[in-house]
Amino acid sequence: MTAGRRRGVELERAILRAAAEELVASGYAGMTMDKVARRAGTNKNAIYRRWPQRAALGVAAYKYVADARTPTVDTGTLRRDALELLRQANASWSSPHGAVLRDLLAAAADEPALLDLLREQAGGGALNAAWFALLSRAVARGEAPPEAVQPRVAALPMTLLRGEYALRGVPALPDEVLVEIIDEIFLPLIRGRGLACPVPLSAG
Amino acid sequence: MTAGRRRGVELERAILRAAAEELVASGYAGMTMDKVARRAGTNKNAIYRRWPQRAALGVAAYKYVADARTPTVDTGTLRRDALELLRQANASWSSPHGAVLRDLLAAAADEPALLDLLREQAGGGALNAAWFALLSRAVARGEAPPEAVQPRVAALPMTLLRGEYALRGVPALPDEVLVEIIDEIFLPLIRGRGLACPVPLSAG
DNA sequence: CTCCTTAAGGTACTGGCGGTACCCTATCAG
DNA sequence: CTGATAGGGTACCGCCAGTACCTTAAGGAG
Repeated sequence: MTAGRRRGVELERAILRAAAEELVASGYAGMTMDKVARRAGTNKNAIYRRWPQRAALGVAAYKYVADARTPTVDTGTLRRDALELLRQANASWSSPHGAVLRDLLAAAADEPALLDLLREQAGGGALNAAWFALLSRAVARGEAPPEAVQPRVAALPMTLLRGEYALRGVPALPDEVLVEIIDEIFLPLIRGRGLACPVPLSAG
Repeated sequence: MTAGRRRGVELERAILRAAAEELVASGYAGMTMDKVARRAGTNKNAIYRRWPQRAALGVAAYKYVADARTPTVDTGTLRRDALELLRQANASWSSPHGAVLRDLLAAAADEPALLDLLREQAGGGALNAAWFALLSRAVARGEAPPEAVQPRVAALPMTLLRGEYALRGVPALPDEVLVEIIDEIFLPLIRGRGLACPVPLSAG
C-alpha cells in the first residue's frame, strides 16, 4: 500500500469531497463534523485547522460541488429564450445540487457572513447577466421596448421562481408554472412597460 | 405569597409567554427548552407534556404573539392602495414579530409539517384576500383591466417583497424599493395585461 | 375531612453535537 | 540527520433535545 499520510491539498480535497457527500446525503443539518472526519478518514483537527466553523466548511463543500455553469440561450424569440432559461434554472434548483444550496441558504439564516457568499452563488452574477442579455436581444429584435431593460425586470422571473420554491415544498416545479410565470407576468409586464401612461387607462 | 402551584391553562400561558419572550430575545435557535422552562419558572417536563417537539412550541409561541390583524386599505386609487398595503407588510415584517416569523421559517426548513402552519401565517389567507379586493376595486373604477384580477398578479407584490428580504439582510426595506416594486413592476404589469397580444409588438 | 388521581416540580440521565486541548507521529525542507 | 510542520488519535467541555423516575402539591369524589 502506498498509503502514507495525506497532506496539504490532497487531504483538503479528501475532506471537501467527504463534506460534499455528507451534504448531499444528509443535508446541512446532517453534515456533522465527526461524520465528515470519519468519511474522509481523518479527524476533526485537520478540518478545524482549515475551516474555523462548520458553516465555513458547508460553504466550501458547496462550492466544491457547484460547477458554476454559465447558462446561455438564444432561440430567436423572447418567449422561448425566457422559458428556456427558466427551465434550466428549475432543473438546476430541483437537482441534488440545488437542494443542497436551498438547504444551506435556510440554515445560514443566522450566519450573515456566509449568506453573502451563498447569495452570489444562488443566482447573482452570471444568471442575471443572462437575463439582461436576453432582454437586450429582444429589444434589438423589436420584441420589447427599451424600457424593459431594467434590473428589476431582469430579476423578476428568478424571483418568482424562488417564490414558488419557498411556497411549495421540495419537488421540481411543473412546467405549467414556468409557462405561467412567463405568459402571465413576464411578457405582459414587458408589454406594459412600453406604455408610459402614469394616468390610469380608464377614461378610454 | 399566594404562590401555590400553577396548573392547567395558567401554566400553559406562562410557558407560552416565556417561549415568546425567548423567541424575540434570542431567535428560534436561542429558544432553548431549558431556558424557556427556567424563564417560565417550571421545568421541561411541563413543556414536553404539552408540546412533543421544540418546533411545536416554537409555532405555538409564534401564534401566541401573532395578532393576525387583517390589513384593509381603501385610498381611492390603485397605486396608493397598493403602496399602502405594501408599506404595511414591510412594517410588519421588519418588526420583531416579523423577525421571529422569518427566523422560524428558516429554521423549519427540515420540519415540513410545521412549514404549512407557518406559511399560512406568513401571508397566505387574509393578505391575499386584501390584494384581490384591491384589484377588484381598481377594475370597478376602470383603473385596471379585468384580466388583471388573477392569483399570480395579486401575489406578485408580496412575492417581490419576500424576494427583497431574502436578497438583502434584516433591516427594513427603504421606501424607494416599495415604490419601485409598484411603479416599475406591478402597475406596468397591470397595464400590460390589458393588451392581449400574443404576437410581439414589433412589426409596428 | 380523607383519600386518590392527576399533574407539576426536581433532578438526573442519554446521546449527539460543535469546538478545543494535548500529545504522539509521519513527512518534508534544510 | 534534524527540527519545524502538520496529520492522527483521543479525550474532553459545554450545550442541547428529549426521557425516566420519583417526590409533592392540587383538587375532586366520597
